[in-house]
Amino acid sequence: MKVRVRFAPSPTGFLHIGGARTALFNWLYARHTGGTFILRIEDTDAARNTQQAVEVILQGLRWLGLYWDEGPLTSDATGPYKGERGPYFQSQRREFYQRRVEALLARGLAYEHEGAVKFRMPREPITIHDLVVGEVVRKLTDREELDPDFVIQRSDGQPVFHLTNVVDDLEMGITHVIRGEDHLSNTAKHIALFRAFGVEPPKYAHIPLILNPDGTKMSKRDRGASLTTYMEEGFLPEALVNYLCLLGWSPKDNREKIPLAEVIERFDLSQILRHNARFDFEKLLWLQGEYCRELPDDRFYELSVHALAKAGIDTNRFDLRYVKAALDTCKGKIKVFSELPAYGGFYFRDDITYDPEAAKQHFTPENKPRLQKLRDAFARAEPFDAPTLEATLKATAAELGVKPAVLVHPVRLACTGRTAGPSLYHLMEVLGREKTLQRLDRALATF
RNA sequence: GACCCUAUCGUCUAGUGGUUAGGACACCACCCUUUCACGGUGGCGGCCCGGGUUCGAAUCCCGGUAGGGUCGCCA
Repeated sequence: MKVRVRFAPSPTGFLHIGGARTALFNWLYARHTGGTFILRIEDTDAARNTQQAVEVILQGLRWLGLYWDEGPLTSDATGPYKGERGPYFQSQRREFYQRRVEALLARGLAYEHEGAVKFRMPREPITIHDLVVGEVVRKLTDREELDPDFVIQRSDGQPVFHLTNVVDDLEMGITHVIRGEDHLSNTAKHIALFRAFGVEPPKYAHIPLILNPDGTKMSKRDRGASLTTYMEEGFLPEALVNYLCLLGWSPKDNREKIPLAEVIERFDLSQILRHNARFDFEKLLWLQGEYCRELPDDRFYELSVHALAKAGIDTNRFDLRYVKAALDTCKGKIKVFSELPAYGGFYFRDDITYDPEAAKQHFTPENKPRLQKLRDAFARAEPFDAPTLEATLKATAAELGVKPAVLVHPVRLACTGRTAGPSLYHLMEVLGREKTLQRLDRALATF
């Protein structure tokens, strides 16, 4: 039997990082087995769902590279879709639910209650054979003992999650339900529903949740909870995907950075860990740095220009060769593109503001004549390239009887306004003689 | 309150009865070095607790504790 899995988010306006991982694991399993990955939008809560909220999900999944084999083609619920089992928006599937509710009603497996329809839930414990968690025997809670039956259709006629979820999984021929562990307790209800419809439930795999660094539940407003922030901060999808693979799954050979193709090859549900994982932002950042450093130049330029533009720095005003040369000195140094404006923005503006703390330390009366002497040496340096500038600076330092570092810091501060940045000699070469001397003169005039 | 899941360095993990408990991130030190990164070397640091089973338990069983989840006319 061909594997059919689905990611079934509710359009709430954001895509939770845990949801992204759920999508990833579904996608990985589909790719591993040669199965079908389906995207289904659970937009039954009409009041809350907007097309824009759907767009967030589609864009997020596309950004991650998790393309679906069946599902919507656009965020329009009534719009086109691919796949034989559509539509893939629950809001467009009313008749499926209606028909199923009527069937249950007709067979006495459901009944009306105050205008709503309730399902007759079995009183006996239900055993869930979970591919990740193992065998789980779910008993009724004390509140459920009082009334085990649950609403499947609201008094306004709208179907409820448990019903729509099960009906769609059934109609869409889902073979494996891979979802967050927060649904484990609900699974007994779903199994009971499947049985009431006279079919075998799909296989279940409940994956552990992603928690905040402090171990608490990661909710909407927690840092890093929304996929959008990673997109906006300039993370690379391949880095985030790699990191997410390592949360609850392991290649078991001590590797951290692992090509997605290999994950697909080795991934299996039985290897998924059973415990929740805390989100380690630092480790993601490290992986991000690894991927960022190895980026092909063209993609690095493209993402850099975009990040700079977002910070109000228009690189189009500069010669393309200058822009590329400038960015080359930043590559391998920054980890996330959101760092770039602060790190390499000085290439693209002349109104350098000096780090006050550093200015106090390096723009001293003692350093002024030294910097002046170096400035004059730079004015004569020929050619104006990194090796010559380095030799010039070191020779000047020797003449002055100081260590090169004594000159390096004030020069860097004058050119960039900061104490950390790209290689000093290379950044001066990129700036060129004119700008470099201008900046040194400007700095010399401030103290 | 009830039900369910989980428990290895701070964090992510390897480990399935016999290991000096391995790796990665982070942290610290040193090296490299024009700053910062990168890289290299070394270091710090862990089997939640208590019972059992066994010659032997991180590993199996039971109990506790802790964390997480669920019990909705939200999904």
